[in-house]
Amino acid sequence: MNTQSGAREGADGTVGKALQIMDIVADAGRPLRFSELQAASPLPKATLYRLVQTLTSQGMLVYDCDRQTYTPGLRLVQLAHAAWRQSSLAPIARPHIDALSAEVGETIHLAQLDRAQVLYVDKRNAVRPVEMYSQAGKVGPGYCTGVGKAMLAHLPETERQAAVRMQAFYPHTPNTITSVEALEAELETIRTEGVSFDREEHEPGIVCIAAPVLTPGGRVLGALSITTAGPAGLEGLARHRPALLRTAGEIAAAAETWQFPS
Amino acid sequence: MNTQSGAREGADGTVGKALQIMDIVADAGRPLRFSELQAASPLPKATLYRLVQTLTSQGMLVYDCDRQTYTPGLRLVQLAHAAWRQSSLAPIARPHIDALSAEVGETIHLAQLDRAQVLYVDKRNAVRPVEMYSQAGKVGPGYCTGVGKAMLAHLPETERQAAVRMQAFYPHTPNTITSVEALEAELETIRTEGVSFDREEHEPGIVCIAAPVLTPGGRVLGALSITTAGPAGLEGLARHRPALLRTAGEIAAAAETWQFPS
DNA sequence: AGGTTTGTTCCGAATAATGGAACTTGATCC
DNA sequence: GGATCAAGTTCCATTATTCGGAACAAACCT
Repeated sequence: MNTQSGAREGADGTVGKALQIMDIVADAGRPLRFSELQAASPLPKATLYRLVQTLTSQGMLVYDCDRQTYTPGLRLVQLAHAAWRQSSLAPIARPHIDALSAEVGETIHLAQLDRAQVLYVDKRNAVRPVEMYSQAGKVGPGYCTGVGKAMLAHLPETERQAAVRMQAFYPHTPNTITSVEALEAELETIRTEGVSFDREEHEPGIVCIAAPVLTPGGRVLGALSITTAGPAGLEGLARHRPALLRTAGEIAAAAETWQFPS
Repeated sequence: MNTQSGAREGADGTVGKALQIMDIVADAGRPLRFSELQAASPLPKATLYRLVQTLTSQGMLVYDCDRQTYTPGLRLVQLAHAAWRQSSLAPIARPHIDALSAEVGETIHLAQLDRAQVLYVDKRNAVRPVEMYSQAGKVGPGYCTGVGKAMLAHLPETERQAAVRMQAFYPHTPNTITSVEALEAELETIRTEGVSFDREEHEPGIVCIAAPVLTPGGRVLGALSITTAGPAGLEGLARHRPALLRTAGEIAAAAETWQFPS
């Protein structure tokens, strides 16, 4: 049961439909029977059936013939490894995040924007480092997280408006921003301040400070956040502001330098 | 009827072609220009172009318009998160692997079979880590790794033969098995022994002991290995055999019990 | 048994993918 | 500057693929 149906644009062609099926299976979070899949998909039975067969033979879905259920296939894990390595900031940012983690001793998130949603691509726990896909790969809302707001704030005008309009504005807590106007005002503030705060807007008791990772040209690459618990934590986090901004700058610089050999 | 993953068949339909493109981009390991993609793909220019556009608009590829290059998209990371959580052994096996790791203090891998190849789905580093290739999400060869041979050995007859025939048999080291016959003989041995060894067959200086994770019915779920460095390490590893087999059994039991709520 | 739900196959119709060729764009080189 | 060449993009008639209603098979109740 998840989330705002989101703006998956008019699925183009067969490939779009196939990916739509993948989304359904992934969102379900459990093995799905064919009938359940059919209920969740607008596609007619026969069409869905053929598509699912194709995906299965391609290793994108796995079919458990005992239970007659479908789950996402391992081929995805393989592809995603490449995606994570290449087009996420995570590998570049890793050393800098490690350093920041050691310095502040709090939980750190690195996120990027994926179609108006926050996609966490790396995480460092206060206690011990985290294994790859257990946390990375999770998506979150853009309008009520520190990283989300930091990235939205620095998007170009038109993109930002489109992204803002796509937000769900579900009131997770009493502090959640629930209107386009309020969010735009907050984003304005964030642009002048340089950092954003999550003041228990997503989860009660959880606060964070976040900063965008920007190219010299001002393009948003991602965002970085330091999280802690308790409303009293905010002042403590403000203290980390210089370190956070410095690290975000370092990551931006590293990303800029980063060139693949040809 | 049979839905078990076959080979990388002649791409069925548009979806197959699209995924083939994804593979190319992922395998490249760096941003690709359109012309490079075209060179690596059998598809005609116009067809490829449309397909790539579709994939980009679907978030499966990311287009960097400054550099005119394509990289795998973040949507993959999101989908893979679901795949890893649901259809890999990793989440189920985690506590058992942690325990084994603490007990033996060496590098541990958990792998599954994906179209005759080894897919590493989890990894625990040794206290003093041995530097080597492999990470969660990475693929490796089946015929010259401990986990690969352990899984191949316990595949049903026909599937095993098909999988064995698909191996590359590239001689990574002087110890690499390089023929179907030799591999089949080794697999036979492994079936009677219950565990398999990698005697520097893949990387010089790296050895491991591996055991399959099997259902009570004998179906292969995955494999588990303990790795160490140096040819002298083999005897040391043999000492861990009971712990390895016990852990593999525990994981199998946990997987069997594991039922999704309905 | 009979009724009901779920999974699989068929096949004519129609849509969506195809790919050769023509057309931009923007470098590079007389 | 103008010619040359390659990379990237668009066009469009053809054809192969996909579509999906409906029939079929199989399991699953009571």
